[in-house]
Amino acid sequence: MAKRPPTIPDSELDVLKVLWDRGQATVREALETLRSAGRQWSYATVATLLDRLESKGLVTSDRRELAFIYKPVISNQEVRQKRVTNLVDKLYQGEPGLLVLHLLKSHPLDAEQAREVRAVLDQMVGEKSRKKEK
Amino acid sequence: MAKRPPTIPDSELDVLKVLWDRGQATVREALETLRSAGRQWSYATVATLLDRLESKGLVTSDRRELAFIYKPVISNQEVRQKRVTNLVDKLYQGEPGLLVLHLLKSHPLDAEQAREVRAVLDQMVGEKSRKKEK
DNA sequence: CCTATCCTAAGACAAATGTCTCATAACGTC
DNA sequence: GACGTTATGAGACATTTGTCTTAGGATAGG
Repeated sequence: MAKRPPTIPDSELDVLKVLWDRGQATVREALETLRSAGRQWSYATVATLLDRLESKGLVTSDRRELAFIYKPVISNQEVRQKRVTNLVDKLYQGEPGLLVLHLLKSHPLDAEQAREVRAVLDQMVGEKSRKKEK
Repeated sequence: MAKRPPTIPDSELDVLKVLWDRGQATVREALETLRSAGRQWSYATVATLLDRLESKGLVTSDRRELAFIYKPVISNQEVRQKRVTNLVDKLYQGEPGLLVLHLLKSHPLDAEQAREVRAVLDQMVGEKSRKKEK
């Protein structure tokens, strides 16, 4: 029985996001933030989630005075990376292009972002045609 | 206690994909397909997954002769849509542009796809500046 | 009719997820 | 030094996910 690799469930992700936003937080601080963001959790729930994140090695805790202070170990970027890759693999036959196309069609960008995207595209093609002249 | 809305776990998604690919399948057919795709499941596992998909209303079954024939009710498109929206909301502040940018940087497209993307972009901007002249 | 097959039904069972309750330790204040 | 506040620890408990076992019905050949 292969043990399942650790995942980040939605609830834990919400907590993790708080840590990303503030850099670090105690259980109570995280709770406050989550409360004002609409999450109706009890103190214990947040504590449990932080605990689980820690056992997965995604955050560290450091006891300062009264309470534990939690900090993220994994970055927003890393999580994004994993999720996106997973999505592309599972639903877009590993073809990131399909996802990009889909995104553009179903979630239109504003002009500013369109410009940025174009810029990145240009650069990409440029590199390719210049065959890494460096 | 608000009952959680039904989700589609990974294992069920794999089965659903088989239905999308072949249009329909019996348990055994799905099993075969999954086997050749590397999944080492028992017959019962596949049966359970199809059963769960059915109770979630995502597939229907229709008894023909010997076995049940399962067909997808939800489309690939719908699932993609949900997943993408969720991803954008959860990890990209609801900004699809951020995800597009990220995708282009981390998963480069080939020239062909780059062209397509550019076309879609052009059309998007075009519509905007022309103010739906139609 | 008997047996080998294939099918479904029913449910088992461990791990993960979503949430919480309660006991208990430490702190600050009168 | 007893009291209320806040923190942690331990674990409860229902649901979902991942996967399988086993019993029993229908079917196909001999």
